[in-house]
Amino acid sequence: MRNAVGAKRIVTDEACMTKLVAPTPEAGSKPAQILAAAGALFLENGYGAVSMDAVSKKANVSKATLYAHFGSKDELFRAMVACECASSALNGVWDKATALPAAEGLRMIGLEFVTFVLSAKALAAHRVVLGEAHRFPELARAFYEAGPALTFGRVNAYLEDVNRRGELAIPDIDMATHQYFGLIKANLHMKLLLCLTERPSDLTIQRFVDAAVDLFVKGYAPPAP
Amino acid sequence: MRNAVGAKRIVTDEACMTKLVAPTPEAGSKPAQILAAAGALFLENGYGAVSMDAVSKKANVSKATLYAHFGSKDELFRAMVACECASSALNGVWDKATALPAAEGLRMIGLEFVTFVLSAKALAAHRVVLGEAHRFPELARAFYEAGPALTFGRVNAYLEDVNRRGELAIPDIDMATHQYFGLIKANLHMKLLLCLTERPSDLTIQRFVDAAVDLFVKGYAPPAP
DNA sequence: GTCTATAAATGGATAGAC
DNA sequence: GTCTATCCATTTATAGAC
Repeated sequence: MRNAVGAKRIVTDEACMTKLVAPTPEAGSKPAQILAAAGALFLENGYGAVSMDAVSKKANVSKATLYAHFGSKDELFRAMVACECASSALNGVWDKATALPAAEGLRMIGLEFVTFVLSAKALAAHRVVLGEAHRFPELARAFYEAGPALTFGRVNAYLEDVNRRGELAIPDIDMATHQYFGLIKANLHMKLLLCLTERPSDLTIQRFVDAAVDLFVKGYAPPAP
Repeated sequence: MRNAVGAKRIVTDEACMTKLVAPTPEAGSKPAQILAAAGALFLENGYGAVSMDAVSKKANVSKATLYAHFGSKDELFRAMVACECASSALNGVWDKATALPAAEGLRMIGLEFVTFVLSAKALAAHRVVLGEAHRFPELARAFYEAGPALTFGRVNAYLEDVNRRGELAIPDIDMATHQYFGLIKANLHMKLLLCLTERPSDLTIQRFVDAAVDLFVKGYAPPAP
């Protein structure tokens, strides 16, 4: 049933780990319509509350067509997540950040990161993947690898660099990256995931990023000479 | 359909905000059996993937009995969440922490908090509530109020105290509490929510708490006199 | 490839006996 | 209060015509 014919979007590499392969089909094609509809519906309502009927209607496509392209609801869900993961790379920040003093670089990275992570789309994606993490563990892993893990690695490298330059004195880079992630998201991420508050203003976000960077930089300041 | 007869578990106060009322029925009674079964199933599989049939079977109860006690699947879900929220108060830590120096108090609070938050049950609860936050926004709010919000308030009060004593110099208590939450959970919480790793050992947890407190205390250390 | 129509199963919820 | 048996809507998935 799973991985039916034509389901090339999930592949398994030698390490036996599912990965998300760039799935975006030509714009305007039926698969694209379907994925768009599935994205909207799944992200809005979650896996269980969305029927294939609803997807086919929203995509202006018959159910038979839907099943011709995606062999099952599972597969459609996986493809949709893969599709939504495409835009999470935070491209372009890293080079610019490297040229700046640590505090400024961290501020820039943080602002970019938190703006993305608190966006409606990213929040919805987190919600739906988290909600189904038990039943789709490989998907959850693939989601993490395709998004947060990349950023984690980049921040890690950045901190290593800053450390080498002597701007900060970080004994455990990996731990510091963990902390930076936590600090940047603070409690805002969870509150927004729970739909407890509207998306904060840009000013508020800036305040949180500034506070996070201040604390981080002060906490990891090299000892005075 | 909702809030049918006998559905006293969700009430609405004057401010029009749903709250979770202590719902634990006598142990051994049918409602208790049902709630236990519902808890196990919903927390394991999520809302959509669990049928009332499955709940009734797991509870060794007929579906009619199930519906006699809980008017609908929604209501059962709400009652289950309310029931699972009962044990999240972290009682007892606060008085002890107040008697300690700031770093030690924060360490103790953090250890208790993170141990709870990373427990299998708390993680499962977060997953299922997050997954349905769109469709049950009042439930998500009630969940937050019954758990995280309480802890947030306590930490806030604790930091205010520490600040007044002059042990730390915190310009914005609310922001600092946000940061403490973030630091303590670091990226571990998300990774565990995504089922990406086994529950870390007590030693690992301690390492994260220690690192968080070190950074926090150093970052908010009062200026040298 | 795409559609209409339908099969087959499962789900939430209820009726009526005890 | 509890059970057995059942109704009816919805859902996933497919068959067969164009």
